[in-house]
Amino acid sequence: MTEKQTFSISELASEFDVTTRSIRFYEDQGLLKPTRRGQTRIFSTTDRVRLKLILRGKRMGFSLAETKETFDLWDETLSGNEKQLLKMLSILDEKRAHIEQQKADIAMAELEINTREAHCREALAELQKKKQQHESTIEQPGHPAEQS
Amino acid sequence: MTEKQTFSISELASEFDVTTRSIRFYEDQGLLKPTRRGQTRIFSTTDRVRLKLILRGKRMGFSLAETKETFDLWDETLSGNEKQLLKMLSILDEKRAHIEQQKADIAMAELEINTREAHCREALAELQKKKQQHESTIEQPGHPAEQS
DNA sequence: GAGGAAGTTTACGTTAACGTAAAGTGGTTT
DNA sequence: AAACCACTTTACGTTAACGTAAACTTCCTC
Repeated sequence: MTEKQTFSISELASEFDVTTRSIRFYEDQGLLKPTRRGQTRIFSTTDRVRLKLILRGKRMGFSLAETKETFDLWDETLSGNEKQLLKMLSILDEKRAHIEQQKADIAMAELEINTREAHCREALAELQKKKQQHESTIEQPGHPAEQS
Repeated sequence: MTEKQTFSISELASEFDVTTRSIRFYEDQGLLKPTRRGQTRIFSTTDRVRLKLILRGKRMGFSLAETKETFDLWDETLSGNEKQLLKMLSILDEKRAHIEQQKADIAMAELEINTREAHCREALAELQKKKQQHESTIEQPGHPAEQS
Protein backbone atom coordinates (compact mmCIF):
# COMPACT_ATOMS: atom_id res chain seq x y z
CA MET A 1 0.00 0.00 0.00
CA THR A 2 2.90 2.29 0.66
CA GLU A 3 4.83 1.75 -2.56
CA LYS A 4 4.59 3.87 -5.65
CA GLN A 5 2.87 2.09 -8.50
CA THR A 6 3.41 4.37 -11.50
CA PHE A 7 6.24 6.53 -12.74
CA SER A 8 6.81 9.29 -15.26
CA ILE A 9 9.60 9.05 -17.76
CA SER A 10 11.71 11.64 -15.98
CA GLU A 11 11.28 9.95 -12.63
CA LEU A 12 12.73 6.74 -13.99
CA ALA A 13 15.39 8.66 -15.88
CA SER A 14 16.71 10.40 -12.81
CA GLU A 15 16.35 7.37 -10.56
CA PHE A 16 18.51 5.21 -12.84
CA ASP A 17 20.61 8.01 -14.26
CA VAL A 18 19.74 7.51 -17.90
CA THR A 19 18.31 9.97 -20.41
CA THR A 20 14.66 10.04 -21.38
CA ARG A 21 15.89 9.42 -24.90
CA SER A 22 17.27 6.07 -23.85
CA ILE A 23 14.04 5.08 -22.14
CA ARG A 24 12.02 5.97 -25.24
CA PHE A 25 14.48 4.02 -27.30
CA TYR A 26 14.04 0.96 -25.10
CA GLU A 27 10.30 1.24 -25.59
CA ASP A 28 10.80 1.63 -29.32
CA GLN A 29 12.80 -1.58 -29.34
CA GLY A 30 10.05 -3.39 -27.48
CA LEU A 31 11.81 -3.70 -24.13
CA LEU A 32 9.40 -1.50 -22.19
CA LYS A 33 5.65 -1.25 -22.60
CA PRO A 34 4.30 1.77 -20.74
CA THR A 35 0.62 2.61 -20.97
CA ARG A 36 -0.54 6.09 -21.97
CA ARG A 37 -2.65 8.85 -20.56
CA GLY A 38 -3.26 10.92 -23.63
CA GLN A 39 0.13 10.76 -25.27
CA THR A 40 2.09 10.76 -22.04
CA ARG A 41 3.78 7.55 -21.01
CA ILE A 42 2.95 5.94 -17.68
CA PHE A 43 5.39 3.32 -16.45
CA SER A 44 4.43 0.48 -14.15
CA THR A 45 6.54 -1.25 -11.53
CA THR A 46 7.07 -4.01 -14.07
CA ASP A 47 8.61 -1.48 -16.43
CA ARG A 48 10.77 -0.24 -13.60
CA VAL A 49 12.07 -3.71 -12.89
CA ARG A 50 12.73 -4.28 -16.56
CA LEU A 51 14.63 -1.05 -16.87
CA LYS A 52 16.80 -2.16 -14.01
CA LEU A 53 17.38 -5.47 -15.77
CA ILE A 54 18.19 -3.72 -19.04
CA LEU A 55 20.86 -1.61 -17.40
CA ARG A 56 22.36 -4.50 -15.51
CA GLY A 57 22.34 -6.50 -18.69
CA LYS A 58 24.31 -3.77 -20.38
CA ARG A 59 26.88 -3.71 -17.63
CA MET A 60 27.20 -7.46 -18.02
CA GLY A 61 27.77 -7.22 -21.73
CA PHE A 62 24.35 -8.15 -23.08
CA SER A 63 22.94 -6.28 -26.04
CA LEU A 64 19.47 -4.83 -25.96
CA ALA A 65 18.41 -7.43 -28.49
CA GLU A 66 19.56 -10.24 -26.21
CA THR A 67 17.79 -8.74 -23.24
CA LYS A 68 14.63 -8.33 -25.27
CA GLU A 69 14.85 -11.96 -26.30
CA THR A 70 14.92 -13.14 -22.71
CA PHE A 71 12.05 -10.81 -21.81
CA ASP A 72 9.95 -12.14 -24.65
CA LEU A 73 10.88 -15.70 -23.97
CA TRP A 74 10.03 -15.35 -20.34
CA ASP A 75 6.63 -13.93 -21.22
CA GLU A 76 5.97 -16.90 -23.47
CA THR A 77 7.27 -19.27 -20.86
CA LEU A 78 4.74 -18.11 -18.29
CA SER A 79 1.91 -19.65 -20.28
CA GLY A 80 4.35 -22.18 -21.56
CA ASN A 81 4.25 -25.55 -23.21
CA GLU A 82 7.01 -28.07 -22.72
CA LYS A 83 9.10 -26.90 -25.65
CA GLN A 84 9.18 -23.33 -24.42
CA LEU A 85 10.14 -24.43 -20.95
CA LEU A 86 12.98 -26.56 -22.20
CA LYS A 87 14.25 -23.75 -24.38
CA MET A 88 14.18 -21.41 -21.42
CA LEU A 89 16.18 -23.89 -19.39
CA SER A 90 18.82 -24.11 -22.07
CA ILE A 91 19.03 -20.34 -22.27
CA LEU A 92 19.44 -20.17 -18.53
CA ASP A 93 22.36 -22.53 -18.95
CA GLU A 94 23.92 -20.21 -21.49
CA LYS A 95 23.56 -17.32 -19.10
CA ARG A 96 25.20 -19.35 -16.41
CA ALA A 97 28.13 -20.07 -18.69
CA HIS A 98 28.41 -16.37 -19.42
CA ILE A 99 28.45 -15.68 -15.72
CA GLU A 100 31.15 -18.24 -15.08
CA GLN A 101 33.29 -16.57 -17.72
CA GLN A 102 32.74 -13.24 -16.03
CA LYS A 103 33.72 -14.64 -12.69
CA ALA A 104 36.94 -15.99 -14.12
CA ASP A 105 37.67 -12.67 -15.83
CA ILE A 106 37.03 -10.81 -12.63
CA ALA A 107 39.27 -13.07 -10.60
CA MET A 108 42.15 -12.57 -13.04
CA ALA A 109 41.58 -8.85 -13.16
CA GLU A 110 41.66 -8.63 -9.40
CA LEU A 111 44.92 -10.50 -9.23
CA GLU A 112 46.48 -8.15 -11.73
CA ILE A 113 45.21 -5.07 -10.01
CA ASN A 114 46.70 -6.25 -6.75
CA THR A 115 50.12 -6.99 -8.17
CA ARG A 116 50.12 -3.68 -9.98
CA GLU A 117 49.18 -1.82 -6.88
CA ALA A 118 51.97 -3.52 -5.00
CA HIS A 119 54.39 -2.59 -7.74
CA CYS A 120 53.26 1.04 -7.58
CA ARG A 121 53.61 1.22 -3.82
CA GLU A 122 57.10 -0.22 -3.97
CA ALA A 123 58.12 2.32 -6.57
CA LEU A 124 56.65 5.09 -4.45
CA ALA A 125 58.52 3.90 -1.39
CA GLU A 126 61.76 3.95 -3.41
CA LEU A 127 61.10 7.53 -4.44
CA GLN A 128 60.38 8.58 -0.87
CA LYS A 129 63.65 7.11 0.34
CA LYS A 130 65.69 8.94 -2.27
CA LYS A 131 63.88 12.16 -1.51
CA GLN A 132 64.70 11.94 2.19
CA GLN A 133 68.33 11.17 1.51
CA HIS A 134 68.53 14.19 -0.77
CA GLU A 135 66.89 16.46 1.78
CA SER A 136 69.23 15.49 4.56
CA THR A 137 72.20 16.15 2.27
CA ILE A 138 71.39 19.71 1.34
CA GLU A 139 69.59 20.92 4.43
CA GLN A 140 70.08 20.77 8.15
CA PRO A 141 67.09 20.80 10.48
CA GLY A 142 66.90 24.35 11.87
CA HIS A 143 65.45 27.73 11.09
CA PRO A 144 65.57 28.98 7.51
CA ALA A 145 68.25 31.36 6.29
CA GLU A 146 67.42 35.03 6.89
CA GLN A 147 67.35 37.19 3.80
CA SER A 148 70.20 36.70 1.38
CA MET B 1 63.64 -22.22 -23.94
CA THR B 2 60.59 -24.26 -24.74
CA GLU B 3 58.06 -21.48 -25.25
CA LYS B 4 57.24 -19.85 -28.54
CA GLN B 5 58.45 -16.27 -28.73
CA THR B 6 56.88 -14.91 -31.90
CA PHE B 7 53.54 -15.30 -33.62
CA SER B 8 51.96 -14.61 -36.97
CA ILE B 9 48.71 -12.74 -37.21
CA SER B 10 46.73 -15.84 -38.08
CA GLU B 11 48.22 -17.81 -35.22
CA LEU B 12 46.98 -15.25 -32.74
CA ALA B 13 43.67 -14.95 -34.57
CA SER B 14 42.90 -18.64 -34.32
CA GLU B 15 44.24 -19.00 -30.79
CA PHE B 16 41.96 -16.28 -29.46
CA ASP B 17 39.19 -16.76 -31.97
CA VAL B 18 39.21 -13.27 -33.42
CA THR B 19 39.59 -12.13 -37.02
CA THR B 20 42.84 -10.83 -38.44
CA ARG B 21 40.89 -7.68 -39.24
CA SER B 22 40.34 -7.12 -35.53
CA ILE B 23 43.99 -7.63 -34.73
CA ARG B 24 45.04 -5.15 -37.41
CA PHE B 25 42.45 -2.77 -36.05
CA TYR B 26 43.88 -3.05 -32.56
CA GLU B 27 47.31 -2.24 -33.94
CA ASP B 28 45.86 0.69 -35.83
CA GLN B 29 44.42 2.04 -32.60
CA GLY B 30 47.77 1.71 -30.87
CA LEU B 31 46.96 -1.25 -28.65
CA LEU B 32 49.39 -3.66 -30.27
CA LYS B 33 52.86 -2.91 -31.61
CA PRO B 34 54.14 -5.82 -33.71
CA THR B 35 57.49 -5.54 -35.45
CA ARG B 36 57.83 -6.26 -39.15
CA ARG B 37 59.75 -8.56 -41.41
CA GLY B 38 59.29 -6.90 -44.73
CA GLN B 39 55.69 -5.89 -44.52
CA THR B 40 54.61 -8.92 -42.52
CA ARG B 41 53.71 -8.41 -38.88
CA ILE B 42 55.57 -10.33 -36.19
CA PHE B 43 53.92 -10.42 -32.79
CA SER B 44 55.83 -10.83 -29.53
CA THR B 45 54.72 -12.52 -26.34
CA THR B 46 53.99 -9.04 -25.01
CA ASP B 47 51.57 -8.50 -27.86
CA ARG B 48 50.00 -11.83 -27.09
CA VAL B 49 49.45 -10.91 -23.46
CA ARG B 50 48.01 -7.56 -24.48
CA LEU B 51 45.63 -9.17 -26.92
CA LYS B 52 44.41 -11.37 -24.12
CA LEU B 53 43.92 -8.30 -21.95
CA ILE B 54 42.09 -6.48 -24.72
CA LEU B 55 39.62 -9.32 -25.11
CA ARG B 56 39.06 -9.71 -21.41
CA GLY B 57 38.62 -5.98 -21.15
CA LYS B 58 35.92 -6.17 -23.77
CA ARG B 59 34.12 -8.93 -21.93
CA MET B 60 34.25 -6.78 -18.82
CA GLY B 61 32.77 -3.79 -20.56
CA PHE B 62 35.87 -1.70 -21.24
CA SER B 63 36.20 0.11 -24.54
CA LEU B 64 39.33 -0.20 -26.62
CA ALA B 65 40.11 3.42 -25.81
CA GLU B 66 40.00 2.71 -22.08
CA THR B 67 42.19 -0.34 -22.45
CA LYS B 68 44.66 1.65 -24.50
CA GLU B 69 44.74 4.30 -21.81
CA THR B 70 45.73 1.81 -19.16
CA PHE B 71 48.34 0.26 -21.44
CA ASP B 72 49.87 3.66 -22.12
CA LEU B 73 49.66 4.73 -18.53
CA TRP B 74 51.32 1.56 -17.39
CA ASP B 75 54.15 2.09 -19.84
CA GLU B 76 54.70 5.57 -18.48
CA THR B 77 54.40 4.34 -14.93
CA LEU B 78 57.28 1.92 -15.37
CA SER B 79 59.75 4.80 -15.64
CA GLY B 80 57.48 6.79 -13.46
CA ASN B 81 57.67 9.87 -11.34
CA GLU B 82 55.51 10.31 -8.28
CA LYS B 83 52.62 11.95 -10.08
CA GLN B 84 52.33 9.10 -12.59
CA LEU B 85 52.40 6.55 -9.84
CA LEU B 86 49.67 8.27 -7.88
CA LYS B 87 47.51 8.58 -10.96
CA MET B 88 47.97 4.89 -11.63
CA LEU B 89 46.91 4.09 -8.10
CA SER B 90 43.75 6.14 -8.47
CA ILE B 91 42.95 4.40 -11.73
CA LEU B 92 43.45 1.06 -10.09
CA ASP B 93 40.89 2.17 -7.52
CA GLU B 94 38.43 2.98 -10.28
CA LYS B 95 38.92 -0.46 -11.76
CA ARG B 96 38.34 -1.99 -8.39
CA ALA B 97 35.06 -0.10 -8.10
CA HIS B 98 34.07 -1.34 -11.51
CA ILE B 99 34.83 -4.87 -10.42
CA GLU B 100 32.78 -4.53 -7.27
CA GLN B 101 29.82 -3.40 -9.37
CA GLN B 102 30.29 -6.42 -11.58
CA LYS B 103 30.38 -8.73 -8.63
CA ALA B 104 27.12 -7.30 -7.34
CA ASP B 105 25.53 -7.59 -10.78
CA ILE B 106 26.66 -11.17 -11.08
CA ALA B 107 25.34 -12.11 -7.67
CA MET B 108 21.92 -10.70 -8.49
CA ALA B 109 21.88 -12.35 -11.88
CA GLU B 110 22.71 -15.70 -10.34
CA LEU B 111 19.89 -15.40 -7.87
CA GLU B 112 17.44 -14.66 -10.64
CA ILE B 113 18.65 -17.47 -12.81
CA ASN B 114 18.20 -19.88 -9.96
CA THR B 115 14.67 -18.82 -9.14
CA ARG B 116 13.74 -18.90 -12.79
CA GLU B 117 15.16 -22.34 -13.22
CA ALA B 118 13.18 -23.53 -10.22
CA HIS B 119 10.06 -22.00 -11.67
CA CYS B 120 10.66 -23.75 -14.99
CA ARG B 121 11.22 -27.10 -13.36
CA GLU B 122 8.04 -26.78 -11.35
CA ALA B 123 6.06 -25.95 -14.45
CA LEU B 124 7.59 -28.91 -16.23
CA ALA B 125 6.70 -31.23 -13.37
CA GLU B 126 3.10 -29.98 -13.56
CA LEU B 127 2.98 -30.75 -17.24
CA GLN B 128 4.35 -34.24 -16.71
CA LYS B 129 1.71 -35.00 -14.11
CA LYS B 130 -1.13 -33.92 -16.35
CA LYS B 131 0.33 -35.87 -19.22
CA GLN B 132 0.42 -39.08 -17.19
CA GLN B 133 -3.11 -38.63 -15.95
CA HIS B 134 -4.29 -38.14 -19.51
CA GLU B 135 -2.45 -41.21 -20.74
CA SER B 136 -3.92 -43.46 -18.09
CA THR B 137 -7.41 -42.20 -18.96
CA ILE B 138 -7.38 -43.03 -22.65
CA GLU B 139 -5.05 -45.98 -22.79
CA GLN B 140 -4.59 -49.22 -20.88
CA PRO B 141 -1.16 -50.78 -20.62
CA GLY B 142 -1.16 -53.66 -23.09
CA HIS B 143 -0.22 -54.50 -26.65
CA PRO B 144 -1.26 -52.08 -29.41
CA ALA B 145 -4.35 -52.67 -31.54
CA GLU B 146 -3.74 -54.86 -34.59
CA GLN B 147 -4.54 -53.29 -37.94
CA SER B 148 -7.81 -51.41 -38.14
C1' DG C 1 55.80 -20.14 -64.69
C1' DA C 2 51.12 -20.90 -63.20
C1' DG C 3 48.66 -21.38 -59.39
C1' DG C 4 47.65 -21.22 -54.44
C1' DA C 5 48.13 -19.81 -49.54
C1' DA C 6 49.02 -16.20 -46.36
C1' DG C 7 50.04 -11.82 -45.90
C1' DT C 8 49.38 -6.67 -47.02
C1' DT C 9 47.00 -1.74 -47.86
C1' DT C 10 43.11 1.21 -48.95
C1' DA C 11 38.70 2.42 -48.46
C1' DC C 12 33.87 2.25 -48.22
C1' DG C 13 29.88 -0.18 -45.59
C1' DT C 14 27.40 -1.67 -41.40
C1' DT C 15 25.27 -2.09 -36.75
C1' DA C 16 24.03 -0.78 -32.08
C1' DA C 17 22.77 2.62 -29.05
C1' DC C 18 21.89 6.39 -28.47
C1' DG C 19 22.65 12.25 -29.20
C1' DT C 20 20.67 16.21 -30.81
C1' DA C 21 17.88 19.49 -32.98
C1' DA C 22 13.17 21.11 -34.46
C1' DA C 23 8.58 21.62 -33.96
C1' DG C 24 4.39 20.58 -31.64
C1' DT C 25 0.94 19.33 -27.43
C1' DG C 26 -1.26 19.96 -22.83
C1' DG C 27 -1.47 21.72 -18.34
C1' DT C 28 -0.69 25.57 -14.84
C1' DT C 29 1.16 29.50 -13.08
C1' DT C 30 1.45 34.69 -13.28
C1' DA D 1 -3.13 35.45 -22.68
C1' DA D 2 1.62 34.94 -22.23
C1' DA D 3 5.02 32.28 -20.59
C1' DC D 4 6.79 28.16 -18.82
C1' DC D 5 6.93 23.50 -17.77
C1' DA D 6 7.26 18.47 -18.90
C1' DC D 7 6.15 15.69 -22.38
C1' DT D 8 5.70 14.25 -27.22
C1' DT D 9 7.06 12.85 -32.37
C1' DT D 10 10.06 12.92 -36.37
C1' DA D 11 14.24 12.59 -38.24
C1' DC D 12 18.95 13.23 -39.23
C1' DG D 13 23.77 12.78 -36.95
C1' DT D 14 27.43 10.30 -34.39
C1' DT D 15 30.71 6.85 -32.45
C1' DA D 16 32.87 2.39 -31.72
C1' DA D 17 34.31 -1.73 -33.57
C1' DC D 18 34.76 -4.00 -36.77
C1' DG D 19 32.97 -6.41 -41.89
C1' DT D 20 33.84 -6.72 -46.55
C1' DA D 21 35.59 -6.07 -51.11
C1' DA D 22 39.39 -5.00 -54.29
C1' DA D 23 43.81 -5.02 -55.73
C1' DC D 24 48.55 -6.07 -54.57
C1' DT D 25 53.09 -8.67 -52.87
C1' DT D 26 55.78 -13.01 -51.34
C1' DC D 27 56.72 -17.31 -50.98
C1' DC D 28 56.03 -22.07 -51.92
C1' DT D 29 54.67 -25.92 -54.70
C1' DC D 30 53.65 -28.50 -58.73
